[in-house]
Amino acid sequence: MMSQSCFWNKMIDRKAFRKDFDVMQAALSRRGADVITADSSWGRARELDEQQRQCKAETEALQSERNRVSKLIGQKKSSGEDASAELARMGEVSRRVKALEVTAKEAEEAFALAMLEIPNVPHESVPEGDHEDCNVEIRRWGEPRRDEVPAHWDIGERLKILDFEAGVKLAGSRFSVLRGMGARMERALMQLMLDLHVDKHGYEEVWVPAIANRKTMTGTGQLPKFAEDLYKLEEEDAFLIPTAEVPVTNLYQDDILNFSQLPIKHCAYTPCFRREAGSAGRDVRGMIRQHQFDKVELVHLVHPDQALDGLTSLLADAEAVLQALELPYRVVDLCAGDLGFSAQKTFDIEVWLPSQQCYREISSCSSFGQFQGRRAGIRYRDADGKVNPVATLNGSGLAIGRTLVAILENGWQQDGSVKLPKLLHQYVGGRESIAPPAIPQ
RNA sequence: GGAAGGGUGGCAGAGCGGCUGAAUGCACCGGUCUUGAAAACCGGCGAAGGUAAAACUUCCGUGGGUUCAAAUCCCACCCCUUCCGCCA
Repeated sequence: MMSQSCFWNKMIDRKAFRKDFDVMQAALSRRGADVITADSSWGRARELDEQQRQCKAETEALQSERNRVSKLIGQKKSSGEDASAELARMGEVSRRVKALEVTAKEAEEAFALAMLEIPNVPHESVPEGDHEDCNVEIRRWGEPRRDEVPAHWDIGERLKILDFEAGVKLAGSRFSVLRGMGARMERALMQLMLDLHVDKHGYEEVWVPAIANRKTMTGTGQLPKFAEDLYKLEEEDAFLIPTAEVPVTNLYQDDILNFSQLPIKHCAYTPCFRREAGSAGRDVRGMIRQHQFDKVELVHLVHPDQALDGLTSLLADAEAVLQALELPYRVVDLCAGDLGFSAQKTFDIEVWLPSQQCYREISSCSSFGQFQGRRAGIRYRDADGKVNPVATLNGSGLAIGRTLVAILENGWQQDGSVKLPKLLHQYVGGRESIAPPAIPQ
């Protein structure tokens, strides 16, 4: 099922792992002290690397002998000579090779597994810090409203466009149902965002499966470490995707692209599924944190030298959506301790939610450096013929449910209606606002 | 789901159990020729590990087996194609 190619893919360049161990360890430790302890994957990897190499060297020496003598036997036999001495010896060698091969493979797999569980090395520009409070605000856009605004669940329920009880009845907590203009806005936002990225920002739209197999999930870093966050299919070795990043990036898994094809820019709409295993009690009300939500995702494959420039442009593309929707937001540079497993650097975009009088995450734009390229076998051939892992980037552009929430709260009027951003009008049949139902409940 | 056929390098496509990491064609890179381009001709050209560079090892859908030796034989699984059934 999972091919061997998965096992030579590791988080970092293996040579760098051996040569620059201390430097990398120092960089990794910025994520948190527990990342580099002796019994961490990082700590174990060094030892396993050594074991694995010794074991392999031994195996290869024997394999080499086997290959050589086997050829000799072939030659002797075809010219009618006696080869019984070689045959006897090879019988012995062959048994030893077989035994050693098993150990070598085990050693290799243990090492590869450890490597797959080591997070990406933070970029040097990432702010110091072990907590989200250490994130650095980069800029703000728009004027946040400071008046008192009801929570989106109240606004939405009064307008009869959000139905949380129905979601619970059908599927369970953290599911919801959209009705009427609620459902229509969800659909409209999806289309508005895709149009913007395709027509104005130069993305190629793709449509992809919402289910991904184990290898694909491993390529982008969701597995092996975060299985508990995923919905697993019972009958197959496959999972519901937590983000379009997974299928879209893996579109190119095991490929060798030509450098002239880069950068590749894709946008995609997909539903996203997350078990939210670790977030019990957080955002239990409303649509902020759902097990299923819609998202338009942006993905770049770029030359490694272009990773940070690419991130800047991807971030701008995501911000453009908020600006088009007239929603106040700020951009935050995540500190080392708040970085996701695969990320090398991340900017979060946080939209203003008047009911909470604070900014909440609506997009997360990350550079993964060559981390995913290495894992997923996505490489490019440079002008000089050398093959290297590509750098990958992605970001939400945007999470649609949270966008809907932001529109409801930021557009809320004293009379209970919601004023819609101008650009959205044409996507909802020319409507400019959502009014409460005429019949009182 | 049933039946049959098939999975080989970027693509196409050979391959007798040993001399095949793999013919050939296309594509690609370098050169000759040309004012330039095309054509023609000559040369090079898979990936991963390993090395200062070599040597060397591994990889012909995946996993296991037979054998001194497997792309080549056997078994299981996956995928694709065609036909049938079912179905948005």
